[in-house]
Amino acid sequence: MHFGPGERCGILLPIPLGQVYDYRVPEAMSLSPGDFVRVPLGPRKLNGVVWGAGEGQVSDAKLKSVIEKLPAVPMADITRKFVDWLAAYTLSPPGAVLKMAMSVPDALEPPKGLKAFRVADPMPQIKMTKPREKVLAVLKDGPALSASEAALQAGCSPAVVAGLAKAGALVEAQQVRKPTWDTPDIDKPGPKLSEAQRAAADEMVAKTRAGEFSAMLLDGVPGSGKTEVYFEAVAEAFKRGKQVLVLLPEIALGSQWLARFEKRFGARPAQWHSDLGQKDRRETWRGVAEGRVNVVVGARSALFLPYQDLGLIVVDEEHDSAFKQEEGVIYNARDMAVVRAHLGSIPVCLASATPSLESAINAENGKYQLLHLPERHGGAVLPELDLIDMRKEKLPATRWLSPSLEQALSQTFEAGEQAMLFLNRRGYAPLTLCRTCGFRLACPNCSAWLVEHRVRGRLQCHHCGYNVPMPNHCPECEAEGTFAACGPGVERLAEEVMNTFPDVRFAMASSDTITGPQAAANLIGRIERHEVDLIIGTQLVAKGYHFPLLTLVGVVDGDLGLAGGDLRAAERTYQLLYQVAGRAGRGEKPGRVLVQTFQPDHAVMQAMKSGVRDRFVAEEVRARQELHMPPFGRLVSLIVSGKEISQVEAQAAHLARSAPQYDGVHVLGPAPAPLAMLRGRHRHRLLMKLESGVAPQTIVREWLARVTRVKGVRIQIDVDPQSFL
DNA sequence: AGCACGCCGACT
DNA sequence: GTCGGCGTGCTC
Repeated sequence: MHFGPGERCGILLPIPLGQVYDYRVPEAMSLSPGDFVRVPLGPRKLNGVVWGAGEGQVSDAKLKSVIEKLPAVPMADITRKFVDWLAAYTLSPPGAVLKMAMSVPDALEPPKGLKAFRVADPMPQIKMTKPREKVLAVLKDGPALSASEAALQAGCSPAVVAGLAKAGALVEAQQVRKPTWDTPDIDKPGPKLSEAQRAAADEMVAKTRAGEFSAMLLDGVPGSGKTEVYFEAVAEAFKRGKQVLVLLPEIALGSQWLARFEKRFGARPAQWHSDLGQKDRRETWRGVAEGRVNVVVGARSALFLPYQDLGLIVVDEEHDSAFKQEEGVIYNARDMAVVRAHLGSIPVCLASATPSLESAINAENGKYQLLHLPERHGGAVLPELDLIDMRKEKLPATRWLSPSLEQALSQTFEAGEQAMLFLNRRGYAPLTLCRTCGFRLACPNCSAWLVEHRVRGRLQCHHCGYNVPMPNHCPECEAEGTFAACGPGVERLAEEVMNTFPDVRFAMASSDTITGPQAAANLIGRIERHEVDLIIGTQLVAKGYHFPLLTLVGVVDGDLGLAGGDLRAAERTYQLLYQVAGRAGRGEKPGRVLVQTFQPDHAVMQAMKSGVRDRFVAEEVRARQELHMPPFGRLVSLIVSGKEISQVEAQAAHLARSAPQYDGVHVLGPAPAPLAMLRGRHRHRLLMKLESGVAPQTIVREWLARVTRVKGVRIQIDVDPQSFL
């Protein structure tokens, strides 16, 4: 399909417009779908993508012309199909999805680069001096450098470089930035794999070679060597000249993963995450578009990079809820990875030690191929796990470590080994109240308590940015010094540890202390060098780490997360506890896990204790089936939010009144959303339940089209929400 | 998403 | 009397 001068073509712009806009192709320009173009929109100029033929709904008089065709590799057909598919599925404007696929605004500008110099060829005859010789030597076989950089390396002043340039001995060149990734060595032999690993790897390699859609679930206990298995498929994709995408839930925590990759392939992969600087972003985006990047490891947004020839997708820790994007375009990157693989006719591998129920069921009914790794690699055994019944411990109200856990800790320290205490709560205390009047310090913008962060001397809301210095008197009754901290956070746990074990070297790991990849790498380094004996952390420490000296894991509050009655709470708690437990005993020494719980009889605790997952999973599956909950039915959640609660209620009522009435479709609510107020906006929620086989998109679209809209109120649609409440 | 147009309070 | 607050609406 081509569009010549005078013709109309449809252009999608990376703004939430919802439809393609028509533009005229100017003289001497030929456009094809996928071309990046610059167009006028109102008073501004925007980059967009040629999406297809013009729709012709707009009059010729209103039609504007394309300004220019940008010198970039066109967006691949599959990427455009993916954008359209995802927009239709999530009921988002296509332009909003395109925005994610054009996330680097200046990637389409011609590379500017700094003014750099290289040696002219041929070199004119010039007067030679010592400094001049040095500069020429530096630039002779090195990359083109800026004047100041060349001068620095040659140990002279920039004036010398300028002089050489004036004399014609140096010419201007594009400064080539050294990419932050390397080309993997495809001939590097892989490690020796166990029999089970080999079988799984062979299967994945065969699927990668076949180059057609297939979905695999790589289910292996922590430490069973899942990474090494999928690396074999990655190697196969490289051999076939294909690009590879590996999605990780928290790239900030990927330094150990990167080290493993580097060991296997002798190269650093390209990375994609929110901490990336502007320059790296642009370079990587372009590198992917131009096919110079072989492999990307990244967070969920890496799905939208402009791959030219993707040959394999791996979603590691596929059960992780961080794959779910909860704002803007709401999608689950794990599910969208499967869609992307399908559109590209390539294999996708979901890997986890605790597969999500959805994936487990898909494997069971044959939609996904199950690859199972039942044992730890290299002879390491799974840790022994004990439950500590906190009902019997009768601890004082300001202590959280039971005597049994304390004893286990001290034994571990005496043996010169490392321990980890897991408490999924940031800060010092999750709730502060006034002992005199009972007033509880709450966020003014959200329905949530303020969390005391004693290190910073502040009260913080964990849902919005709100934070204030710790007040010295009660805002309600004005009493001074009457605040009582209720419950523990990691900071408070650290305090107890300091009192009990004054000589122990510990490190805290929460999103307050680990603020980026650098901080994470520092901490990991300290643990690996045995500069700390104890790690006190939130769920940040649960993921994928391998610390050979770590032999004891203590879960301080195993029940946290079970409250609330959400059907998914048990599954999530199980996954989290299992992942944390998997940190213990990964080296030669066996590990031990102690879980403090007030509900030792709960199915989650029993499954943890017995080490038998199947019965727990079967029970969860049965419960979901009975209630027609996903994946045995579908859910769509509509969040109605606004500043005025009356308007929000009115809008929610309108929605309920015009709710679709079909067989197999039920609308529940409205009710206040799980977070009834967030960032100063009141939130109500409606939940649409659909029986298996009914597609929700058309129903929801028609529903929204006929509902009266209240101004100042936003309706957010979440297809396949995480929360079932 | 921007950016303009448009209708009501504190300033030169 | 103007400058400017951000509420609604359009952009091919």
